[in-house]
Amino acid sequence: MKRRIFNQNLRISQLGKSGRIEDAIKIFSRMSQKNTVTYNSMITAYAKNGRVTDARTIFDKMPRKNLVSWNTMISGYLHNNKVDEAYDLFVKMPERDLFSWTLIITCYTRNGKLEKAKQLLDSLPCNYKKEAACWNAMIAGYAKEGRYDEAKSLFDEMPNKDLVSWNSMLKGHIQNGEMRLALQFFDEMLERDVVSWNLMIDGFVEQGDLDFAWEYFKKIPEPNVVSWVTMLSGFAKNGKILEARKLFDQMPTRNVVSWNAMISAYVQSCQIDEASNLFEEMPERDPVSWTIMINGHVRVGKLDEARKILEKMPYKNVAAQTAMISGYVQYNKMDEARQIFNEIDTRDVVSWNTMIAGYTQCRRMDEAVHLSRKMVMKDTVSWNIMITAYAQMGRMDRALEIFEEMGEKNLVSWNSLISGFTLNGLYLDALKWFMLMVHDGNKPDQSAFACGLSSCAIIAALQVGRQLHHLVVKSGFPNDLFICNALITMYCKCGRIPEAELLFKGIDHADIVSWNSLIGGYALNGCGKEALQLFQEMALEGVVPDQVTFISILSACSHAGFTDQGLELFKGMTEVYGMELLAEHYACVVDLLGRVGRLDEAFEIIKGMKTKANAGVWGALLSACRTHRNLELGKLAAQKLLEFEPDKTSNYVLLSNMHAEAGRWSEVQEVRSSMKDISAGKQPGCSWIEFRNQVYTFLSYDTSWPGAAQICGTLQTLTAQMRNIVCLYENSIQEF
DNA sequence: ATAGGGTTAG
Repeated sequence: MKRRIFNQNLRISQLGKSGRIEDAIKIFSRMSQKNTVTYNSMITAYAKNGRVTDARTIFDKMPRKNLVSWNTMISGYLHNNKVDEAYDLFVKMPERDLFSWTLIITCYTRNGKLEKAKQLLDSLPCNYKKEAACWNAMIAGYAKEGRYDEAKSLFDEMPNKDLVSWNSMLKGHIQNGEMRLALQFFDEMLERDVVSWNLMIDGFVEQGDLDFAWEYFKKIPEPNVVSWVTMLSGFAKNGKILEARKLFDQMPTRNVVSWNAMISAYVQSCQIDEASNLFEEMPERDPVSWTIMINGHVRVGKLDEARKILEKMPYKNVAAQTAMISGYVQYNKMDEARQIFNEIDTRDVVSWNTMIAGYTQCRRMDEAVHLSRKMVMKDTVSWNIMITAYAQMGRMDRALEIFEEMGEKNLVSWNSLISGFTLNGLYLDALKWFMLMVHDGNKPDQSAFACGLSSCAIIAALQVGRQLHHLVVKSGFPNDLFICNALITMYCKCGRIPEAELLFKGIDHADIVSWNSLIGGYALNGCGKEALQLFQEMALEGVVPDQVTFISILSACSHAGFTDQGLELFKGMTEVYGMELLAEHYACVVDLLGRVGRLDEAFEIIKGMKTKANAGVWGALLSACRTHRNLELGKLAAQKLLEFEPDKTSNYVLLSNMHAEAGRWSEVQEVRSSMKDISAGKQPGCSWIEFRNQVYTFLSYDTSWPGAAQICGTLQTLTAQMRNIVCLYENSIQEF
């Protein structure tokens, strides 16, 4: 009987470990006789499958708890990131051993609560003070947060170092990207084991130093499976699939992880057939194997195949189902994604986040918000997703609320907020929060700088732009092409061509965006000659212009009055470059011809368009007609333009002014009244103010108010004052 | 059966 219970206990543990929780439950509930170990095993099985509340139910119901039961339950909380629950048990438990202490300290270090962890370490009972385990957990915690000095002083202070201590310190160096220090430390280590060597290989792989990784791999006295797999995946990450396969074939022993690593290598290089072959061949599969295969098929766009694999998977887990969800999300199939999401029995943070981010990407905001409200345990990623969602809905008020209420923020949180402001045209806010981010001790990355600089460009905030330029240099990004291009655009938009030119000259390998930025800058600032010259230089360098280049160069010609060169280039687009013409290109040419009064030619070009005309094309013709007083063509252009933009009052104003200039007052009246019809039907945007409990509404061009002249006068004064405030605000931003 | 350092997945 005892033998039987022992075997069944073992079986529960195995099933729990391999994700087959339902089978474990079956055995557990069928057992007529259970001992304490049975309950303990079941607690672990539940906890390992994310069902920590079920684990707790077992813990509460079990007849006799021993010390291991308490520790096991705490361990369950540890692996499910439930610190408070773990600590509650730790306090309540009748006696504690070294395991209990190590577990609770690890709980806090894994969640970044290092001060509390240190407190616990300091209150360690004397008999455990000399043991290494708790110290090691603490050192690993410091290392993970990049607090290297504290890790080091603990390491020096601890009474009995063991191999794990040395390896924890070594890992600290490696996690900080300090391979030089790691090398030195590694050389000084009194003893090393295979883990030490594996850490070094991993560090080199992370840095992209494959040669060093390989050199160290060859030097390992007794490499184990982990060493082989680390090296294999190092090759895979750097696209060296053949070398990876060679290692796989040479490995003396292979386990599931080795197979998974090799399959993943093929998936990373999109060789799905090779991956499938290995998947069929492998002796045993675990949930990871299935997940890799699902992801692999998603990567090559075979969603149905991926789904078939998921259906065939014997014991589905959250990761596999989430891989499928993210596949559906990538192809905008939200309903299918939702179906999978609904089938998950224990949803974790990642699955919720994937689903909510999916709704956000597909612009199904109501569903995103709804689902987010239902989510209980949100992490930083969850909050970041919601900041983006609200920003896309134009609700920066909500986005900001979330940002201020959320606990721990990361760089993505800041970037989401800042790009939200930019997206919604709140450029000053974007810059203000950029500076607050820096002030808060964060290092802005590429995308933060891109947002900040484009905000500066749009509002032509040269001084803040320069400030950002300094920060770029200080942050170690002076040679980043992406940022350089953003800087060039910023300087151009602020009218500082020399600075832009200087930056452009400093670039090692300019890409098409760099060339386009400067050519566009020349165009914007009316430097037609320079634009054409740069365009020629670009051709000499062998850089092929793209559609954006032509928009810039055509508009440069237009602004500078280089009509014939412009026409020549326009012809060349199809004849020389075989390029597809966009409506924007036509708009440029219409503008080019229109400016010099060649209205009929412009009209002919529009009539011969292969792509559909847009508002830009007709708008260009209309304003040319106004300049050159061609009322007939102008009327036609206006009519077409209003088909595209029936709500835009400025178009009506333009047309009515044309009539007025020609002295055709009845037509002026006609346009005005059609404008009124449109406005009446469209519910024009009205403004309102509240004054002494009374709401007053008013429309633009509304002069029916008593004292309208006085109101307008006051308004002008206010506008001037606001301009001053904006200037002051800009200055204050710089003071950070 | 439970802890501290190294490999494959969402």
